[in-house]
Amino acid sequence: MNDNFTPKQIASALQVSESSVKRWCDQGVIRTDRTLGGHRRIPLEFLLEFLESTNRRIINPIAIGMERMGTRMERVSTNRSTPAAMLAQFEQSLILGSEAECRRMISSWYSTHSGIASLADDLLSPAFRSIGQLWKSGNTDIYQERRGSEITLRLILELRRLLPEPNGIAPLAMGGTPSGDQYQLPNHLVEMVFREQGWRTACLGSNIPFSSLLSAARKHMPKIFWLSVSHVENAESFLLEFTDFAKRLPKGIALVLGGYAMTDDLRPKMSYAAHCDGMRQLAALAKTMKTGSLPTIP
Amino acid sequence: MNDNFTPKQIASALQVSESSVKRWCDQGVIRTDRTLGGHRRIPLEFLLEFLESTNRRIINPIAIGMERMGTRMERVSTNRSTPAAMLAQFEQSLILGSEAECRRMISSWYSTHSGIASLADDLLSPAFRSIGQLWKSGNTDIYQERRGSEITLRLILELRRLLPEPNGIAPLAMGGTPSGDQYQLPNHLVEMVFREQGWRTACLGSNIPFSSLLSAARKHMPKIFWLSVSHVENAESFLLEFTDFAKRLPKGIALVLGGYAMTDDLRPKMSYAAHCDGMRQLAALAKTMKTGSLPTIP
DNA sequence: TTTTAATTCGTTCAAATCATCCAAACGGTA
DNA sequence: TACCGTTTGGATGATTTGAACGAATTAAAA
Repeated sequence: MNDNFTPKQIASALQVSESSVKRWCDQGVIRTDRTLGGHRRIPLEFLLEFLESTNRRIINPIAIGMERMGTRMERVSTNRSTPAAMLAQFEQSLILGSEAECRRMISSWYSTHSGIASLADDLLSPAFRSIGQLWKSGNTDIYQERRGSEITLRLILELRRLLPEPNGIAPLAMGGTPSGDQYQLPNHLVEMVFREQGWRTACLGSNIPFSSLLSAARKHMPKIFWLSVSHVENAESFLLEFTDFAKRLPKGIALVLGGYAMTDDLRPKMSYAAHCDGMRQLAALAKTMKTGSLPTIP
Repeated sequence: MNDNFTPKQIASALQVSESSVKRWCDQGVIRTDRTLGGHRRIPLEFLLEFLESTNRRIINPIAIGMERMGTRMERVSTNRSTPAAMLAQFEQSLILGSEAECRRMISSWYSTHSGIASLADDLLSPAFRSIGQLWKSGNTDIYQERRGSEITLRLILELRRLLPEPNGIAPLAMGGTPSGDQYQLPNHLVEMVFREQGWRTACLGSNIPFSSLLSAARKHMPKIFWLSVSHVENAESFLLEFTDFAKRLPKGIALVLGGYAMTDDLRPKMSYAAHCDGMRQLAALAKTMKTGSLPTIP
């Protein structure tokens, strides 16, 4: 994923059709390499040439995994920063409530480290953990954390719109967070990881009783049912309800769990098809299970 | 962040002729990119610039931000329906979880009855009330209501992106929902009503303790502080905390209340600058207060 | 290595957009 | 009302764009 792009990628980056890119290549407006079999390959260098000579900018840098680059000047405070520095900066912007700043950083992060999974695992999750710590030590206010969540949710949903619409015949993943859990961000991120891998998704939302989750699963029979559990009010009753839920879940639906509340204490007492320790793991799971069959896990 | 539109789309969104859009592009009133073949392309960013500088708004959001899916397929029931019929249809789509349908109806409603306020008061609010009734009578499941909320939230936020960025010197409105209230939709709608009227806004989110709301207000000194109250756990303690909050709120900040939980029982026991029985009323308030001074209410 | 799924190829063709011109509508003034 | 400068919205043939197709190539699993 470094500096040889296909016409499709270029098309997506410039937000034009693949046909147009191919035509422009053939007209010589975009210099083009060819593979042995005749497929077009455009090195970054040629792309930049093209951008410069036609005074054009990249519309959707996400498509080619690169940061938005003005063809000319005005790269203000360049973010040639280390991931750690970016994380700190993002955290700061969250606390201050600067949506524009946050948008820049999320977009940048998503571009350089491609994929939702890295964004979730390496930027968002650490940032909110850290903010949580700051709050516990009395250095930030609750509203700052909540405002940060709101902002992040909006930006995440902006990103969601950039993901391609799932194919009508793609497998279905469905899920939500059970009763008592109000954290929406992880849930949305889970949904987006599935979407990124080409799944159809149905995000049921937060704070939904197990009974209703079950009824949704039975009605729509997804291939995967996910549970994002960030907070458990009462471990005992949670386990009880969960066990009942898992038992009644129709065979053929893989139950996938994740979330910070799935502690080492809790997990052994539960039965499920898979547990993910992070979005990256979930992404891998989604990828394999999309075509493959159900994993066989005790 | 990145959407490129053709003059035809812009024309449809603005409800003017394509010729006019092209002329404005050529005159420089609308900044314009060009494809290699000379076709005009207008990024969302430029469109928003234009909207702001000419004090226009998007009449028909379906034409731009909200198209996306099924352009050719499923042109089902056309929407030459009465408001009542549309409401029923929207409710049905919400229950079924069809995001595409809901998107169509929301943008259609937004374009015919102009403004967020009508959308909120006349479509969304009745729909969710009705779904709430259905749930109480056991005819729908909780997950359907939640999924509907999720969908609506996403669509509302799509709409939010189409509102021009507020001016840097516009007055600030800030607010959220107090502890125990998880309903986000009304809160976001309130924010958007302010934005539509040209206010700068800071949406603090849901379920925030009064103490933290107060601290946010003190720190940023908004002109208006709104409280969206859709659910009150314990009326007594709510009143207690609210009263304390209202007392400590700095003078010069107008406290505006709204939400279904502000019942006739509760209201007389509270002190505030204004109460809004609906978004339409709030819009009017936002309009007058934007330039005017604080209302004098006991 | 072989097999299999996904992508890209080159081509064709319909639909959309181009620049330009012109008639109709509007607003102000005599 | 009549006149005039300006803005708007169609209509036109030529050009550009985007989507479809089976065949060929690539990339990733087995």
